[in-house]
Amino acid sequence: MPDAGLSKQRVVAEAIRLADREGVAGLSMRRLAGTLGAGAMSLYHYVASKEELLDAMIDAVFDEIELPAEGTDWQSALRQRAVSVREALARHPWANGLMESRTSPGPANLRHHEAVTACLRRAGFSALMSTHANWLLDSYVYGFALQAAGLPFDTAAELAEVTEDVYLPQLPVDEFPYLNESAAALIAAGFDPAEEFLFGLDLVLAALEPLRTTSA
Amino acid sequence: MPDAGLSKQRVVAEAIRLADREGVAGLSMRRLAGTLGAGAMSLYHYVASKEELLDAMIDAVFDEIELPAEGTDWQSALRQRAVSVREALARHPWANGLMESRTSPGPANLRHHEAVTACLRRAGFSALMSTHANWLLDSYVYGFALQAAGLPFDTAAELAEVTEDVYLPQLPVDEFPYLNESAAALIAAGFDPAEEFLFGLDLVLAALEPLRTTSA
DNA sequence: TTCGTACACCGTACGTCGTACGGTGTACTA
DNA sequence: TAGTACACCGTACGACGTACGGTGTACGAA
Repeated sequence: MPDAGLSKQRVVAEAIRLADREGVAGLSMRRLAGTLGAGAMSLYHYVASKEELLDAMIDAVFDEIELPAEGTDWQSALRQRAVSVREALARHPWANGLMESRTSPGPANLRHHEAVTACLRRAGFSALMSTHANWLLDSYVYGFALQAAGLPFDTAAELAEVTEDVYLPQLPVDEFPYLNESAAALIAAGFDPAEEFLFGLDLVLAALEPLRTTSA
Repeated sequence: MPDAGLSKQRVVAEAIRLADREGVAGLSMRRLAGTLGAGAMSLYHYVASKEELLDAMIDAVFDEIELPAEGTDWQSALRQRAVSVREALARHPWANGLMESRTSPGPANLRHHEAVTACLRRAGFSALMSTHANWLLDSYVYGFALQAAGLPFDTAAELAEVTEDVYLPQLPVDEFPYLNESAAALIAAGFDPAEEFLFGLDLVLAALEPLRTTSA
């Protein structure tokens, strides 16, 4: 319970820790103040409102993400960045759900968009094609994280357990033959979110390759 | 203000209308009951809790989505379904944010997964590859909808206005040269979410094509 | 006709939320 | 020593989800 002076940084950092531990629903100004050893209203000297706090939390998450490296080829650079985004969203599952409501991007977010766009342009994508590629890549990354956040298991062992105990009983074989087959295949093969992520990511990156206009 | 008898259907339908109009944050049991001409506690005869109501709302949204057609080739069928999902999520932007917290899929959701998996299997994808394809496609669709939900504009004209009045003033040209270029290109080309969606979708579908094992 | 029961509905109350408002103490400058 | 600025907080208000214990009407059985 450290209480050596508050600051916006400390407030935001503790809010993220709290949200990681208890989910966004468990993040209240009173509870947050409690873990900081302060009164609820003290927080309002550092954030104008809870909305602003949430914005700051999101941007802090963006700040954890690696920017695409400048020296390497575009695919490696963007692949590394996408992996880094996924890891950050896996660490902070609540961040995904917040993105829908939060409309104005923070500075770290902007920095990232700029860096990714720069990478694409330098790789020879046109300005318009860079926009398309950006949408495609971000859609995949955020969508994957969103789906992964909804999964009630983290390891392959838990997957097998949950599938057998919860899912399969709800899936009569005659009504859902394919889902049953899928579930079996999935358990047999094991399932690692990080690996699953790479499958789609590499496929998308490869599909973008021919769209570069090498002339530019 | 029709009040000819409540029912779970009516409660859920009105909840969706309310959420569409005011966002999830504006959906409270009291307000919902109000628009139904009922007392707040009456709703609890049809839903066990607000959580259950939200689950039911999500599943009702899934019920609006077209299943993949069985007669046509797999790409057309899944393309049409993906478009239908995007449209549904554009009609109900709140649905996306809810998916993170909602862990157990409803019946309509299951029906969709089964139908899509069936389509992939019949097209010659292996059971494991179908799972990969499912993750990839759903990630793209949900992620796209999530990004689109965060946009503060709906038409190309609004885009131009918002960009010039809000975004560009925050983006000094020397710090964000590429974002400025992108913004200009985007305004010049116009922007239609439905079109942008098709770009990535068709690219992903094409990239999946060679992964079919024609023998199966 | 009367009664018992079931059902649909709701009034009130509790604890929690975000936060407006108006403090209070300490630190520092003049 | 007085004045001012800052960091912090106690209290209160309206709204939230919902537990609890009603109340009225409909209807089958006697």
